[in-house]
Amino acid sequence: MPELPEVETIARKLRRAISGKTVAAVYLSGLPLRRPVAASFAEILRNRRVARIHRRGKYLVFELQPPAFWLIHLGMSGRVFFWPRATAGVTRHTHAIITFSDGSALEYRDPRRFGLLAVRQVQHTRGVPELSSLGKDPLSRGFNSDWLQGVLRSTRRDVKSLLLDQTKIAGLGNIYVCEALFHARIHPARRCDRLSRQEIESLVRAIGRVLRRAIRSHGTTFSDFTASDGEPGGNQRHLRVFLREGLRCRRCPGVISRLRQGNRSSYYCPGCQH
DNA sequence: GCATTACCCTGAAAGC
DNA sequence: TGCTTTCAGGGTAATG
Repeated sequence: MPELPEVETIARKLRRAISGKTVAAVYLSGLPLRRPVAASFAEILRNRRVARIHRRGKYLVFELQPPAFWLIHLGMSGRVFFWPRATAGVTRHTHAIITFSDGSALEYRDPRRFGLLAVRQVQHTRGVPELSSLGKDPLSRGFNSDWLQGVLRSTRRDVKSLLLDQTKIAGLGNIYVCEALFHARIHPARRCDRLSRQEIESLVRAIGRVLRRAIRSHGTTFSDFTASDGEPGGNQRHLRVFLREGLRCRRCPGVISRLRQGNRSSYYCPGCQH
């Protein structure tokens, strides 16, 4: 499941691979993803140049010229592949192939079809509803203890559910929230408004550390994730709680537990997270 | 505003 | 072995 570090890894590789290229042709499978791909998608992309590529939350954002924003969200099982010489064939789960004028191509595959492909003809990301509703990026300068304290103090929700709320903090998913709470020694079911200043500071540090390390490792791969060049990530060796139910904690004599919050699993150590 | 539930979808794992 | 059932999860929408 691609979260911020996986999407950042892909964005960095695509920046080298397709910046400056012009879209020549667009193939679409016609199957709906999270939402149906708009009928105008191919037409808007064609003949536009990829001016910049960046990441916002879990979105890949392609800034086009003439102005338009092309978005890819990978959902649960979305993957992108860069093919230097249009050898991309349509597989069972290929939903789009964007071919560039130099013959290279970008393929989007997504077995579960929870992802998103969209394009918006606007001048600024403010006009892109998928992006303007996103909260603060946890790697941005403004993500600090003062800001997070303001957010946490105003709600009685579980800290786990708040950290997953993309309208508050954009980019965290289940893996890195579980890991960050472990490093900050905070139980996932703790109420936001009852966290101490010290715990909030610890949480901010933990989120930054966990994300930066995962980016250095090129993301976490269980089965699905590879970057656009097919390389898997290496961050799984750094995981302390995620998917480790029943195994020994690496920090105390306890055993990792799992708890269900909403419809998501939270992994934590009852011995060192309170 | 927030919690809960359901839904979208497929592949993997578990159960029979 | 082979079939059926269950589960996983990000985002969104409906409901309470």
